[in-house]
Amino acid sequence: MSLSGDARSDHGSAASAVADDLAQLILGELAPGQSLPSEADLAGRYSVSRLTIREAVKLLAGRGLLELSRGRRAMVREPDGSAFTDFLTSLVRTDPKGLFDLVEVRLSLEMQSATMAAKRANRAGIIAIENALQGMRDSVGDSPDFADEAAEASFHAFDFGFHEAVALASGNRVLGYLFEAMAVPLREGFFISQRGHADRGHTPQDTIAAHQRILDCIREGNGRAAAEAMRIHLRDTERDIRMALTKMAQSPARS
Amino acid sequence: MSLSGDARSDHGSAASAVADDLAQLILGELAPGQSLPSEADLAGRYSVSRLTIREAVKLLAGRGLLELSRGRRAMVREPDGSAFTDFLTSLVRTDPKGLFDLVEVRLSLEMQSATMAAKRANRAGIIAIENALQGMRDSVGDSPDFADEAAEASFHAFDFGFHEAVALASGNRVLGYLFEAMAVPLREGFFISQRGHADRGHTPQDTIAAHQRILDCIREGNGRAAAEAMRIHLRDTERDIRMALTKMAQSPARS
DNA sequence: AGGATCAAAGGTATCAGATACCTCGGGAGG
DNA sequence: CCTCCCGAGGTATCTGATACCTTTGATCCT
Repeated sequence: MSLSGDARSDHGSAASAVADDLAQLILGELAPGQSLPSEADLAGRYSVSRLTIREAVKLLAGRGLLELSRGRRAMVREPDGSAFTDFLTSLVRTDPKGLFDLVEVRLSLEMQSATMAAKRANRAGIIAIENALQGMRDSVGDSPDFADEAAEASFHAFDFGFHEAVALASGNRVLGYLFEAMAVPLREGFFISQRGHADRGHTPQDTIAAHQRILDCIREGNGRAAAEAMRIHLRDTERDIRMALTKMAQSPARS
Repeated sequence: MSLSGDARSDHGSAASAVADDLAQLILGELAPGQSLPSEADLAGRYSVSRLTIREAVKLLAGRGLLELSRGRRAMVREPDGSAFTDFLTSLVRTDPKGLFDLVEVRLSLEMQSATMAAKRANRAGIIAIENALQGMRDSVGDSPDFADEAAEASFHAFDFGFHEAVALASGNRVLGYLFEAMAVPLREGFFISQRGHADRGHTPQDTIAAHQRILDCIREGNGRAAAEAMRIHLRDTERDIRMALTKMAQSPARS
């Protein structure tokens, strides 16, 4: 068990100590939107130079706890999913298996999102999902091919937006933010998968139909079916990624 | 869709720009364990003062990408789950519903862990789980009550270790690190739940039995049963948390 | 009076130079 | 061959100063 509790302190340096102390204050007492005392003020309180305070503040900004802007005091920021992105990005880029680990977890979380969205989505949530789906339709039209690259990019953006809308409609903030954290790393996976997709003869209409099924189940409030529809859809995606990667391993076309 | 892609840049300050650039370098080319050039060197390359470099480095250290230690160069660090902890902590503390959102996601992830552990756990993974369970047994003995506070703390630590071991045995690094990220915030929940637990007449032996069932299913390789055993166990926990919170709302005993 | 303009105050961002202290490797001494 | 010590390289922090941004309130014009 290597769970070090709370101490993120690198090595007991003054800056780290101040940062830890401020983190407690921020997480415990300050609400997002409030601002910290001025650097000079803090320097006085902790009996260190302004420089040390600045470094502590930068440390916290890196953790996503503070938002800095020139000429104004540091503002407490509501942490969000982006904090986890670095880890996932690093994982996907360094560990060959990493992408599949991520996809596996994503499957689980998106099924959960679908289930909860079916149970709890309100009118606005449903509409957001519908809009995303409509956006996918508008991007591609009736043709099995994309008109141009812009249309294809738009299609993917709406596809992504669909999944995001489902996560948000679940009403579970952790799900929403986890999804956000996975966004960038998954985009790399998405990009790869789309190539495999085309190879297997899937059309954008197939993808749209899969999303439509998910939406229908959510609208009906059938959580179990929604999860299943999501599972089928994502399993397809996963298989495509696998195929694309295998193919890439055979004929490496590195940039 | 507010997914800003990659730009974490606060406001185009020099330090942020350097940090972003270094982040690309770290995530793209440097392996964990390697070290950055010296501050003076970097200051030269980017044509900024050493201070600016220091602030950029602190920013990255806050993101968990670098490990700093006095007298040595900054070392590239493998990001881990701790990056997500701040968000969850903030959520649990500020949003009354946050804890339940977290518990809900945790249920999903731990069921996934159990499933995967049943399918893929190797010998070492199983042993780690067994050890945690044995630790729970040793902490409490045959009595329905704990000998002292230390015994109780030890019991909880092993309980926690059990779940961690299952997550690790899943072989999915994302699951492992997500679990790690949830550790501290969940501990708060754990703490609360334990009070409800006692109220409902659950004994430590009940808890041990629940864990034993999970372990058995994993050992048998029965993923579905393992997930179900995990679900039952965690649902109990969740219910206890709910009860404890309701009770607390009625007679607030704040410190 | 009401609104636009501008200057000062308060802040942050960055620079330069200097000191304290830590780490590591190599060489002197045993 | 091992140990101890020292110097080189590095980071941590301090002081003092400058540049530039934001906010605000006083001033001035209409």
